[in-house]
Amino acid sequence: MAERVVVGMSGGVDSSVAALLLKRQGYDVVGLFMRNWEDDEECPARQDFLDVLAVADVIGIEVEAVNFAREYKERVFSYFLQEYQAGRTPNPDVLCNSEIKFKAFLEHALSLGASRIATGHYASVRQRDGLFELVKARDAAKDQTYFLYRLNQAQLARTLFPLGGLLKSEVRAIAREAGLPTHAKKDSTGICFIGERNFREFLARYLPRQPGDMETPDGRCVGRHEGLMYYTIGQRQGLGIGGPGAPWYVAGKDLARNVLIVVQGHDHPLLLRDRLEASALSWIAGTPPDPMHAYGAKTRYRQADAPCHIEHLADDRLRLRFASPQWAVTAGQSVVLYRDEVCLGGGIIQ
RNA sequence: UGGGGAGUCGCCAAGUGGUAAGGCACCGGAUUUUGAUUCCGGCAUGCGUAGGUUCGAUCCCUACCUCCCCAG
Repeated sequence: MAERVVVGMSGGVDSSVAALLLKRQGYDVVGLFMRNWEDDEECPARQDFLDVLAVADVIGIEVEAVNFAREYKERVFSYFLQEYQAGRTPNPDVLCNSEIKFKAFLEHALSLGASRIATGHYASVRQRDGLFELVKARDAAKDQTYFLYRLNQAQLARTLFPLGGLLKSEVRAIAREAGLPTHAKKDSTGICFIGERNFREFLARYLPRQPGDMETPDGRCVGRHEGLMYYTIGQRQGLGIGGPGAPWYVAGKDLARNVLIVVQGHDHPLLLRDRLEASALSWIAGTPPDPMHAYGAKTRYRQADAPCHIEHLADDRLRLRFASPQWAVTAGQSVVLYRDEVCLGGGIIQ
C-alpha cells in the first residue's frame, strides 16, 4: 500500500501543485485545510477552502479541514502580542511554522495514518551524515527557509517539500497544464492565517493606542506617533514628517518615555549595526554551529546572506559580527544562519 | 510707529516676462506568508489679495493683507 502523505493546502497555487506532484509520484495523498484564525467578521478563508476543494477534485484526492485556532492563539498569537507590547517586531510566521504547521498539523497527520506531511514551501530537505538538512530552494527569489529555521530533526524527518527544486514560473506552468483552478491565483501576503488587513486597526483591538512624541536622537521633537507598537526599525512610511531634506526613518524606541526616535537619511549611522545578539536559539542539526567557521546570515526575510562570524556562543546566547554593517537590525526579528545553501537555524534578535 | 526683507502644493524649495523644477509628506501600484526597506506612478489651469502695464506676468507697477528682522 502506498505511503500516506498529508499535504497542507491553503488554496494557493503552491500547495496545489505540491499535492499534485505527490499524487503523481504515487503517494496516498490527503489534503488538509487549516483554519487557524477565527474572526467575528466575515470569513475570507471561505474562498480559499472552496479553491482547495476544487483543486482536490481535479487532482483526485480527499480533503479534510481542521481548526487549530486555539493552538494558534495560545502558541503564536499570545507571543505576537507580548512582543509588540514590549516594543519589538515579532515574526509570527516563524512560530506558526514550528508550532502549528510542523507540530499541531504534523501530529494530526500522524493520527490520520500518514507517515509524512508536505507543504508548498520553497525549500528542500536532504539527508547527510545521518542528519536532515534544510536547504535553500532552487528559486532563490522565493526561498522560504528563513521562515523554517526553527524546525528540528524530528520535524524534517517527516517533511516533504515538493517545490524545492522548482521555479515559481515552473510551478505556475504545471498548475496551468494540469488545469488546476488556482493556476493564476495571486500570491498571498500578510501574516499567515490572519491575512491581509489594516494592521494598526487590528493591533488596536488587542493593545491600547498610546500616542507620543517623535524625536531626533538629540531630543528635538519632530512629530507625534500613534503608539510605539505600530512602528518598526527602518520604517519610513507613515511618519508624516515633511519638510526639507532626506526621508525620515524609525531608528529606535524609548519605551520609558514613550518616544519614537527618528533619523533623517537612509544611511544614518544609527540605522546601521555590525553586530547583534540573539537568544531563543534553535539549531536544525540539534547542536550549535562551529564558531570557527564563517557564515552568512539574514536579519530579515528576503535579504542577501551577509557574511559574518560568531563572536560568542554560549547557553542561549549568540553574538554575531558582520563583515559590513547591516541596515535596520530589529529586536524581535529572527537572525538566520546559513552555510552556503544550508540553513543552520538561528534565534531572535535582542 | 519708522526702516528693511519675505509671501510659489500640507512642509521645504527652483523659476524672476513666454505660459509652474525637485525633495519631503501623502495617495495608488509592483515586490513580499513579518503591511519594514526598495521600486514605479499620481499629486498647484495656478504662484498672499485686488487692480494696472503688456500680445502675454509667479516674475514689472500700485494699493491692501500677513509674517520676519532692525529701530524704538
